[in-house]
Amino acid sequence: MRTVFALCEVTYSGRGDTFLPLHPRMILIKNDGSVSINGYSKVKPLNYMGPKSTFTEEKENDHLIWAFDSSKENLTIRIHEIFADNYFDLQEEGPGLVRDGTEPQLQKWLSENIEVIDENLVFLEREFNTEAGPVDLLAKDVTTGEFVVIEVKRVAMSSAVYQVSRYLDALDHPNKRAMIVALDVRPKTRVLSDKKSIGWKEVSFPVHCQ
Amino acid sequence: MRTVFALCEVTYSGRGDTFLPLHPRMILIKNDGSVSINGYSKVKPLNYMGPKSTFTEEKENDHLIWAFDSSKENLTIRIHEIFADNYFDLQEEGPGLVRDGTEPQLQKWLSENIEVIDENLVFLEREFNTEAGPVDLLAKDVTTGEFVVIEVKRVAMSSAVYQVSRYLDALDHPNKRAMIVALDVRPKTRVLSDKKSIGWKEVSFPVHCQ
DNA sequence: ACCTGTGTTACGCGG
DNA sequence: CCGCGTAGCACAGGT
Repeated sequence: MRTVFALCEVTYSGRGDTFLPLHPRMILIKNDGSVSINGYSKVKPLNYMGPKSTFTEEKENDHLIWAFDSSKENLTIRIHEIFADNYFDLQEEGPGLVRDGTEPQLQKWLSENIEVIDENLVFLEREFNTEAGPVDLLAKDVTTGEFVVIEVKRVAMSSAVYQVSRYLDALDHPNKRAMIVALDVRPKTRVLSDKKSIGWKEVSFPVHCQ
Repeated sequence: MRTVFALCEVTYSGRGDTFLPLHPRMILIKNDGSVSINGYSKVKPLNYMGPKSTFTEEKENDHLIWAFDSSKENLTIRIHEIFADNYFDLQEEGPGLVRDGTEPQLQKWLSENIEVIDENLVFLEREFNTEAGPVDLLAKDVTTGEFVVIEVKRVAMSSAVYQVSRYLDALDHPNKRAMIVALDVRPKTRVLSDKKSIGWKEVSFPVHCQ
């Protein structure tokens, strides 16, 4: 991995066209050939290019031209001055990020503990397929006999209401209702759910569940 | 800006919980306090934290603990060994990225050249407000008298169909139709549009339009 | 502070 | 290889 602090300007052409004016920036080149140009602030790089590119260095007058080309995209860095240039070999890919509290985990846990949503529910199926797409959880209300379509989210926003409504419509049965279950149901989403007669429930994710 | 090559492990807790096992990584700390932990490959950092955090350094046994804390999130880096530690001052924010071929530009251009969508259309309004949100372009079909709700996208995916459907429903007029106009309308989106009687059209972005 | 929408989204997964 | 949906999306803009 190489980190270069340099006074440079950058042009990109591909999915769009961009230009980054001349200014000191930090260029990060990884071992897979991916590049990113970082500015003074923010997590995201200002400019970047994915891993499938070929690198060529040229000299034009008194500045360097670094070109990263792939079949569909092209990133060019015009370097006026290099302030620092450091290389360190990370050797190998290394173990990746371990995530916890993801939507699939929450979905699995809820399928096994569906009573936390509503004690009258019995679990039927996960990822139940409909015309409108797969329903996260399909359950049955034992007191009313209704099929219950459940959309699971970490954070539920308005779009979840429309999504679960489509699933409910796609379910060809007269006795049915829909619910949103999430760690966080946004205020506006609650209002919209109520308006559309979609149930909603916030649950806590179990600590250190597998 | 500071770049640190180190053998470290990282834990994050906030919007989710993650753990990054012990391995050599590159830590990037910017002037606004944002941090990212970069691996051997890929553009995106493995772990990161936004600009609003406070940094504290502690020593635990024989390794350093770097903590980045904000009100809702917490990133902790356990450093076992530092291989390299470089600092360079980029001084100031600098001019940002200049984009071309963005959705707002496309929208503006289409409003002035609406005949490229359909020669029977006349442009009425941009960002026309409805209950469901602002319609990108509102036009009128002079042959049928219909109001035409147009959703402009660079790349149109299925969600655009639902989005424009909501706008169409929100438009309180009997004579109306909806369309998706994009540089790239995805295959599945075409099928869904046809099914829902939403029109769609691919347009080419004009070269070097202002 | 909350919500809405965009992005050269990037990335992984499935066909 | 392409198409699709997700994300600790990040970030900008509006209310």
